[in-house]
Amino acid sequence: MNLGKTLKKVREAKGLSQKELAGLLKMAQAQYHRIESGKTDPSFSSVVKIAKALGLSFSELFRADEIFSEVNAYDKTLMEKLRLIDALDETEKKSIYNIVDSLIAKKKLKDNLSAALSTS
Amino acid sequence: MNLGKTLKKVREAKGLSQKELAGLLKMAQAQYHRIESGKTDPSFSSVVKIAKALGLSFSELFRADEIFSEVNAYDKTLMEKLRLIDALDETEKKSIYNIVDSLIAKKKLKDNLSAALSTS
DNA sequence: CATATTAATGAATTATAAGTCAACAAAAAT
DNA sequence: ATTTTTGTTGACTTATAATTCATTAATATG
Repeated sequence: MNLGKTLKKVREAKGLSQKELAGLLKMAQAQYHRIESGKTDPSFSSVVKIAKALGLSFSELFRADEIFSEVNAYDKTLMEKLRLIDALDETEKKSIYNIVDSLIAKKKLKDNLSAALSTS
Repeated sequence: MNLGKTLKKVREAKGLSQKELAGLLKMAQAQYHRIESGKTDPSFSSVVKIAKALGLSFSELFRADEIFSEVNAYDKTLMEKLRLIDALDETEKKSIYNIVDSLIAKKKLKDNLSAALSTS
């Protein structure tokens, strides 16, 4: 479990550059790089801030490795597309999210139904 | 619940004095006190060491620390969305791909246009 | 290939965590 | 009540994280 590698994986999965993430954190890009590359021993609060900016809770951050081993099997092209989605306008992003959300809701409903049917 | 209070609870539950724990950590007792009382922002490695000395994994140590606010789908990270999309049916995945593709194409067109306009 | 973006590194400075030693307060034990 | 342990704080030093600014290396992108 390497902090830097984990951070890098999550950051890249979100399609953020070091500069962008450091901007969100109000941290110097150079310093973020040093943390990610393990050249420095960051403060506790720095790690907490980074985790938050990446949308992870602290313990999630340290489970991220496992999560990623699942995800690694995923389609790379979808990954690329998601990077591009992030570059879209807010309204367009929201549209996509809404579509995804409703599809997911639909799937859940379907799963619940078939589960209910199989137990009867 | 903050880091210091968590540490204190666990330490006392184990019947360790600050001096004893600091000894295990090879850390100055005064410094351990500053961490426990929140007077300092410890290094990441310090917290890791303390967690280990207390016999806790990271997620155990910080689960209580985290605020589990229920996030809506829109706030979820792209990574999480990626996992959810992958769980959909093939036809639904394809639909999303198509929508994303057209939005991206539209965005590229727009960007190229505005770039062309600004340079003229 | 040329250019732009991103990542990596250096040097110099500032901010602050951590170590050391000491003194004192609070609490517990005898 | 006195002693002993534990916790809290202060002053000072040392180590190092973090900032800033600049430069170069490496990677994408057209």
